[in-house]
Amino acid sequence: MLEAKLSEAALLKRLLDAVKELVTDANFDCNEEGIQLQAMDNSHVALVAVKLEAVGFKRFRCDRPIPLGVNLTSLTKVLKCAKDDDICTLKAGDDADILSLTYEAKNSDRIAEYEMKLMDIDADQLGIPDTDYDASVTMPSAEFGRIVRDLSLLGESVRIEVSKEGIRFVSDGEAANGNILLKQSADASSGKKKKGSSSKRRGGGDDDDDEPDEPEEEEGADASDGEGGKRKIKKEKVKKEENGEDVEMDGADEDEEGEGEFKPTKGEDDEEGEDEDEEGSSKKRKRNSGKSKPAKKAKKEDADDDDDDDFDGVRIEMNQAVTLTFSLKYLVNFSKSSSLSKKVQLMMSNDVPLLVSYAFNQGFIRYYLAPKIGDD
Amino acid sequence: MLEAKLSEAALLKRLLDAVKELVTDANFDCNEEGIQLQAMDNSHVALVAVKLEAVGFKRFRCDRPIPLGVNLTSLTKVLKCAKDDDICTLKAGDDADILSLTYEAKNSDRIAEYEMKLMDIDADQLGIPDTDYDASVTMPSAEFGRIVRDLSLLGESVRIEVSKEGIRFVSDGEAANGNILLKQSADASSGKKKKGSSSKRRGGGDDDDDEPDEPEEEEGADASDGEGGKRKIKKEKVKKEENGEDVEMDGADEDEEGEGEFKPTKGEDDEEGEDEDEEGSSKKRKRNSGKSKPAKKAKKEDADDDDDDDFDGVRIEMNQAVTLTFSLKYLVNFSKSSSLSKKVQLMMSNDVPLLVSYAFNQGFIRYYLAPKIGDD
DNA sequence: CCTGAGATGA
DNA sequence: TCATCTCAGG
Repeated sequence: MLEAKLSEAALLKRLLDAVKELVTDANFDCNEEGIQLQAMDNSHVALVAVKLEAVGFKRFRCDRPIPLGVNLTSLTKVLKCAKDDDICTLKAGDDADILSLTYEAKNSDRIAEYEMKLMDIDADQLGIPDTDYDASVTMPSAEFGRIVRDLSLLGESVRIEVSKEGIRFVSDGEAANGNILLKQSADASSGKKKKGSSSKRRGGGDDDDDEPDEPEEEEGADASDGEGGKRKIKKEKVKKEENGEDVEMDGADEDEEGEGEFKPTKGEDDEEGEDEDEEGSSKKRKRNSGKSKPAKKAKKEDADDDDDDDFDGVRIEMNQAVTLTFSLKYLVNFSKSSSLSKKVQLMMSNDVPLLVSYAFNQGFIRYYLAPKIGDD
Repeated sequence: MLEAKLSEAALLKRLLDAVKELVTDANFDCNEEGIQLQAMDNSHVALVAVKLEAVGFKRFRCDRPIPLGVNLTSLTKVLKCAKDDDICTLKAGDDADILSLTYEAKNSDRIAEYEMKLMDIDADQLGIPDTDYDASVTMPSAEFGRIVRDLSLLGESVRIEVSKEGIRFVSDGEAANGNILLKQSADASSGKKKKGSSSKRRGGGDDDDDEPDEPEEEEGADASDGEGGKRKIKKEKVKKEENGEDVEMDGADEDEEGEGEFKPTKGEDDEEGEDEDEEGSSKKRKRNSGKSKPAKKAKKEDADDDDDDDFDGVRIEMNQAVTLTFSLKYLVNFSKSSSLSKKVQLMMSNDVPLLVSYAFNQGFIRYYLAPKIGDD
């Protein structure tokens, strides 16, 4: 039995906007931690991972883990029936054959209820290997979107070069070549670039959601994933959840690129598994106090960004220069998630999939994209 | 070696918006005076002439005349990659095989550089014959755009009738007929409506005739082009550059219309008698105007209009009534240049191509459109 | 509140 | 590929 009440239907709508282009059907894995979705696109070049923290819901209850097999096209249609500021409640029984969505106007004078059929989706519960990235770039999401859209006019792919100088996007097209350099903002360092040990992100561990609704965010729960995406760059290590079998992402054009893909963390099925390691303790969300600051001190309804850091420049943290080439088509699609956060974080290492991460109050959406091997 | 720095990329973007629909490839002729483009559309019904004065650039250097053969579709794509307020620098070597465009954010934290291949375009450097028009109408460009867009919903062509009463746009369509009358604004005359015998257009030799009517706007050359578009209506003379061989514009539908192309109006100057006086003097501002005054008292960045005259009504100056019919498709396209100037000037003589002129701080864009002969 | 751009559907 | 509708920005 799942029951999750979201204060803004807009959040779901925005999440789906980008995901539905990538995958047509996916499991929404619900458990006491919240709702997660992981799926690879049909060509196995890109992977998307979404997490909605239990604590971010106005109300959240999930008696036991349930995968909800959803056709994203249908869900998109149903979500179109919601107004952006409707309070949206998701409900599903333990048999998970029907997902009920209730939209309630803020003023309660309107209640709409939709039910959609669920399906069984073979759970390729992909584990996403932990990766320590060589370079992390945080920049305004609108700017990232603008750049990839611009370059997509000229060519098929973009070479992204991260160096101390800044981040450069280069595209060679038939008619014209283009290259855009974003210099690291002067005061970027001021932000919070704590690298270091902390950089590894821990899985979910969060709360026992007793008081889910109320965010006593203090505790790590939310903090863990929530912030995973943003503030602490992972100088040294970045880890993703490692449950799931290994993901094998094909190379953009060739598969040999394979090695680049996420290396494995075994242990699939338990999606919660992620936190086992350092996070194991996570449950005791307390520890992290590091960011005791409550989940972003209360969610801002506009969902722009999650983090308290409102620096809007370009911040680069890197161990070494990285240059990789990616398909612009995918990046343009990822950038549709810009409405979820004012900032986006790009994490790169040579021969490893790019991680494009948008963090928002209640969770995150992350995209992984295998590099093109030819580097052309 | 060309190097031209424009303070607002928006200017180029707007110029291209309209031109690219008319022509796919064109030479940007660069010389010490600035950058000019002249091209006829594929059907030879319309001609477009653009001039960007050297003085209007933030920086301009052109060692020797170079024609840059540009594919406008490619250039449009590249320009889409610029933000409107980017500082845009054009560069080309003497071999003119590559055009480099650099976009620099006002805050300099972003630098984008694009290079596009140039091509050799057989220079049909068209000379545009000088014409003295029988009627000149200056009106808000937004209004003109609105009218032609509206009428294009009803029919294919519009009959434009200019008389003392005002200017009337008439369209007969299958489903409906429409006609819009714009009366001359009450105080329009205040502007400058000089008429005069001078109204006859003359072919090339213009300028020196200072005495003829008033308008010896100094020698035709510069004056004509630079400010020709706006303030002084060309009752008497409008001169365009007369280099190049003469343009031969085909009739809109038939070619026999050929003679219709810029030929002179025989000077029926009857009605003008009224005000030539005041204007005569106006012309006097002679030569200085050419470009002595820095592009219109310093460029206003918003590029709305160029002239010092901020009268926003309809002003008509004419020697005789004129009625001509034009293809709305072209006029609608021309009106895309409305963003370049708050005003547009229409110049007409019977059986001669219509001149639609938008003047802005740094230059102008002019369109010539052959009338439909049937007058239907 | 209006205008322009982007996305979606025919 | 073009036109219509929706969303975002000024």
